[in-house]
Amino acid sequence: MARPAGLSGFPEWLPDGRLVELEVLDTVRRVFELHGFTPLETRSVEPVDVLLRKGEIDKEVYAVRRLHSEPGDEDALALHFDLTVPFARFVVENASRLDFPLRRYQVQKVWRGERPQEGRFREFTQADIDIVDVDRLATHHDAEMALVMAEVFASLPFLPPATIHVNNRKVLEGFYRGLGVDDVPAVLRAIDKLDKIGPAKVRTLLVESGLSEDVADRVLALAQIRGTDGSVADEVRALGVSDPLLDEGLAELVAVVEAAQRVRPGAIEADLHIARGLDYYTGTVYETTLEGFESFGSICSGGRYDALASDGRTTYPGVGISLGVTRLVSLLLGRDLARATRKVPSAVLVAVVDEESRPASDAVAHALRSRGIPCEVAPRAERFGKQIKHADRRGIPYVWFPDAEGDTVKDIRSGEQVGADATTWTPPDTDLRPRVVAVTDGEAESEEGAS
RNA sequence: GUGGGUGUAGCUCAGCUGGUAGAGCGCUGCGUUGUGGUCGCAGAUGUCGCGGGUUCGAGUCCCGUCACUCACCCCA
Repeated sequence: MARPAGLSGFPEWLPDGRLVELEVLDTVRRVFELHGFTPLETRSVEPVDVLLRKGEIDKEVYAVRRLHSEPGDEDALALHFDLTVPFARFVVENASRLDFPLRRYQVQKVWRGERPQEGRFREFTQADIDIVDVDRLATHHDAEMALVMAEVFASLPFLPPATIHVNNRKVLEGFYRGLGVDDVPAVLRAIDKLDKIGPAKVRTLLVESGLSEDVADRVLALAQIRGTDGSVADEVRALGVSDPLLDEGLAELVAVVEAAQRVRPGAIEADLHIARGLDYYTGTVYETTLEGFESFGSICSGGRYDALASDGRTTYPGVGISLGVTRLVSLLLGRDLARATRKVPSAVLVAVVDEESRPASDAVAHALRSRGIPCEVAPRAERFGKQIKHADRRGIPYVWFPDAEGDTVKDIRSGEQVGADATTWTPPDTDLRPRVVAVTDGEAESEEGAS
C-alpha cells in the first residue's frame, strides 16, 4: 500500500495513494469555489524577516539561497511554513487591487524543519480559506469558516466522521484573568494535553505551574465543558468567574455554535479545552478531530486574528481555517481507511493481437477516448493471458479484444465477455474513473481485493 | 534540540549461549501453444544499514556512524 518512503518527512505516495490525495484536493477546490472563495497562489519563498516576527528565532524554517550566491548579495529568503503569513503579506502589497471583504482559498505545499513523526511532515500540503476585511470583519464569518470545512468533510464519504471543535480565546483569557492566573501560556499548554494525558494529570501540571488547588479545579472544569447551544455559556458562568472579556467571548462562541448547528447539526461543537498556541489568534479558534482517531491530532485548524495584516495605517482583520491535506491523506493511507478502486485512470486496456495490427488497437483507443473513456493500449503483443494480467494488476476493469470478425470487451472481474463497438460502448459510471472508497473490515486483510 | 527503539530478499519478518542465511507473500517460467485469477510443479533474488574492533570464525559480541521510528517540544 502507498506510504511514505525515502526522505523522512518528505512523503511520496504511490500512484494509488496520489489518487486518494487528488480526490481530497478536487473536493476541497470544488467546495471552496461553491462557497465563492477565489483562488490564490503565492510564491514559495518569503524574506526571512516576513516569516519570523522580531524576537522569533526558534521557528524551524528552511533558508533558501543560490548555490552560487556570494555572501550578502541577496536578501535572505526562506520557504514559507504556512499560507497565512504569505497571504497577509500579499494582502498588504495588493490591497488597492483587491476587493474587500476578500474570500480566498489557497492550496499549496509548506515546509517546516520540525522532527517528523506520524502525521507530522517537513513538506506538506495545506488547504486554507480565509476571509479578510478592512478595519472590521463581521463575526458571522466565524461560523461560515467551520461550515465550509464541515461541507468538505461531508463530501468525502470515505472519511471517518469529523467534528470541528470551536472555542474562543476571549473566553479563556477572560476566565483566567478573572481567576488571577499569571502564567496563561503554561495553563494553555497544560489544557492542550487534556485529550492525551487526561484530567488528573493535567490537574497535576496546573498545580505544578503555580495554581492553587481551587483555581486548578476551576480551570479544569472550564476545559471540560462542551456543547452545541447557549447552555455552554450557562455552564461557564456557573463556575463563578466574571470578566468583561469572558462575557464577550461567550457571546461570540455561542453565536458561532448556534449558527453552525442550524445549518449542519452535530458537525461543530463548542469545546472549551481547545487552546491553540497563543500567537495571533484573538477570538474564535478551531480544531478538528476524526472519530476514532482523536489522538492523531487536529487535521483542520484555524481561527480569527483581529490584525491579520497591517500596513501601519489600515488594519485587516481575518478569520481562516486550514486543512492539513497531507496529514489527512497519510492517516487514510497509513491506517488503510480508504483506497482508490484502481491504480491507473484507464477503464479499458485495449489488447494488441500482433504488432502488425497495433494500428487497429490504437483506433479503438482513439474512439473510446473521443467519448471520454480513459484507456490505454497494451504495451506488448503478448499472449492474451498476459495482457489480461497486465490489466488485472493495475485494476483496469475491462480488456478490449479487437477482431476483424467483431470486437469483444471482457469485464475481467466477472469474466463476462460480449460483442462491442468502440463508437458506442460505454462502461458503467462507477467504472469510468478510479474512485476512492472506504476500506471495510472484510477488505482490510486482502491487499488487492481480487473479486 | 533531548531521550528511547529498530535496521536481514521487492514486502512482512524468523535466525538460540558466535559456526558461514531462512519462511510466508510477491516475482519469473511450465502445466495451460493467444483469455488472467484457483491449484500443482520448478526457479531467481541478499554488499545481514555502513565503518572499525574482539575472535580460528561475527547477522549474532563491543565501539563508532548513518538512516528510519517513537516520545518530549511544537503543530496541519
